Amino acid sequence: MRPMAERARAQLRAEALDVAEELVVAGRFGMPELASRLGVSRQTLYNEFGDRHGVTSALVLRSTERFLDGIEAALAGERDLHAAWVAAVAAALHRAADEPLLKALLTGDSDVLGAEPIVVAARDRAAAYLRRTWPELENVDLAAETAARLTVSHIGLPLAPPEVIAEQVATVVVRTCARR
Amino acid sequence: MRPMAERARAQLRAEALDVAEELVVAGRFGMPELASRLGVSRQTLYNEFGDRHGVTSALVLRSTERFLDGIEAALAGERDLHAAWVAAVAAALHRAADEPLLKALLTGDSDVLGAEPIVVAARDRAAAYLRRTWPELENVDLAAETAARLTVSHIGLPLAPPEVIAEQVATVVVRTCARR
DNA sequence: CCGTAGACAGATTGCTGAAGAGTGTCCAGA
DNA sequence: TCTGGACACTCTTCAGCAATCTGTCTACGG
Repeated sequence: MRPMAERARAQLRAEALDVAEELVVAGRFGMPELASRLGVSRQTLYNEFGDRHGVTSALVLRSTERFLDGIEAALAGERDLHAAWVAAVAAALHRAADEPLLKALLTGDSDVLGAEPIVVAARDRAAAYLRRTWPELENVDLAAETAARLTVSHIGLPLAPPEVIAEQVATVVVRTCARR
Repeated sequence: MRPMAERARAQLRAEALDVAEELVVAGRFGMPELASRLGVSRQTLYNEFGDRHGVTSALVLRSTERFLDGIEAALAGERDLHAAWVAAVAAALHRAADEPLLKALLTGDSDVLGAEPIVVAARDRAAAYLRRTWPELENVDLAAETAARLTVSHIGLPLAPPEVIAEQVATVVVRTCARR
């Protein structure tokens, strides 16, 4: 396949997922609607994504990757372990508040997928980052999973402002993995 | 009101909630059905509970109180702080697995109520118990809320056997509140 | 080769009206 | 004090039907 065609394909995929996200959030997602909004034929979508589920799963995949990238960037943006977790949790809370699709995934208000893949992926990426950046820590896997679960819990059931939540989760996580 | 009548009332309430729980779990809850299964008139139920919502909320209240009583008993049954939390979390996991109504409440698969009242009540009772029994601990409220949220998270999304989960949650909670 | 338009059967969804059941309240009677 | 029955109202259920959507195929055009 020639570079130009490939670039066009990637561009189409990206634009398709953008529009698909709008439609899913609006509750109007469908292949005919998506095709007409993109100005392409329905058949082109089937060629690119296989079927309807191919579109939705690609959309979920992209959303979770962006979500986790944002969290890892926040984690990496601070030198202090506690500050890093405050930033990461705050980033997660704000992103979940901004993106309805993400919040639906994390709280289970969706027919697409459950929260499990995101929690597992977040745990694994956070644990890998911790091991890479602070090798002297202990209980790294437990701390990472705790961070993921507590954050998701606070997204679904917020009892305090995001800054307070971030501070609390960071405290728990740091005390879990800090050597004493 | 005479003692006998009062005892009869309490007995009716208890039996009504027993049957109501069966019916809710079976998805067949209704006032006519409940009355006929109890052998009383519909009117008696309305006199006792006010309305349909009065029955369901009384049922939820009883379930959560039993649930929290069981957890607090498990907490109080061990001398070591870590062992106490292992026992408490394990008790919560097993109870949630056994009682469909409870699990539906905690995972949000219910039209009755959300998990918020249970989480808040569990947090408050656990915090009070900790303060009473181990006055030297720090971060007591944070530790109690963490225990509640992590346990609920593991009920809705179990990734390990109950014993492992209980051990992990206990480790996090103890490290959160243990003075170093 | 690649995308489009159109057609197609089968499945899914939305609607609508009728029937039934449930809710909450009242009252007469045991 | 509880019961049985009656009541108006709402809510769910269900069948049938129309519309739409899905996934695939084919013919056409740059």
